[in-house]
Amino acid sequence: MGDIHKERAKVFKALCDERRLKILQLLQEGEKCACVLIESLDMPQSSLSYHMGILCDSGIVEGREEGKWTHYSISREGSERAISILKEITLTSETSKECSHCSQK
Amino acid sequence: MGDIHKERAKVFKALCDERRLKILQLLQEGEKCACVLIESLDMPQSSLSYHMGILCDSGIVEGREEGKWTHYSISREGSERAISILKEITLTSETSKECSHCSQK
DNA sequence: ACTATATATCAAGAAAATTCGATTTGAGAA
DNA sequence: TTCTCAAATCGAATTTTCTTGATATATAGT
Repeated sequence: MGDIHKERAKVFKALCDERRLKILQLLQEGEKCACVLIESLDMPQSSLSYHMGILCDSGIVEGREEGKWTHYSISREGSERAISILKEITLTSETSKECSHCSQK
Repeated sequence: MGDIHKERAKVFKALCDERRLKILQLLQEGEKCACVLIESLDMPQSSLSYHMGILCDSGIVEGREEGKWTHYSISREGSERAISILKEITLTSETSKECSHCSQK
């Protein structure tokens, strides 16, 4: 029931943090490994790992493991899913009637 | 500088809470006054007011005051702004190269 | 095996967000 | 003005999220 909302909220939780938006900005240039992100952002390794976990869980970012490195990139699929969720939740019925409770007196 | 991210994060903060998504769902049917939302959601008045403040600040919802009532509705403009921000931050350059740091060796 | 490096996880404290009763503000109506 | 009702604000407790050093896991090289 409210699970659909919990599930959707997760996507936006990933996007509601300044640091994570900065990470996304870096990933827009292309795939990047954690070590590069740590340097660019001047952030402790454990912090980055925490945020990458949230971004990956949301589906917006995906990690590609290669030996001991993990390369992160923006997932097209995840991004499109986020966009369609946002469209869904803000879509209003074309016949948007007024509030019928208070309109009369 | 990082203010652009703070500003953008605000939009998604509005969307990352289950209760606020439920409110949006109700507003999709059309404009509603606070009293109707309180009943539908079984939520104390102060809580609703808190969440409406966040939704309105984000621009996604707008309030129309009429006497002592406030009628809330989803803002088309605000929604479209949110969608274009989301598209912007997830857009990747078509030449998405690999990470150049770890790829050698 | 041992060493070095990359990343994830833990744990405890700090900071931010949420909850909700109580109070205040403000707009009608009497 | 006084009363009533709608909504915002306050305040304090609770919950969630974030931060970061320390530790664990895992991979590659020697």
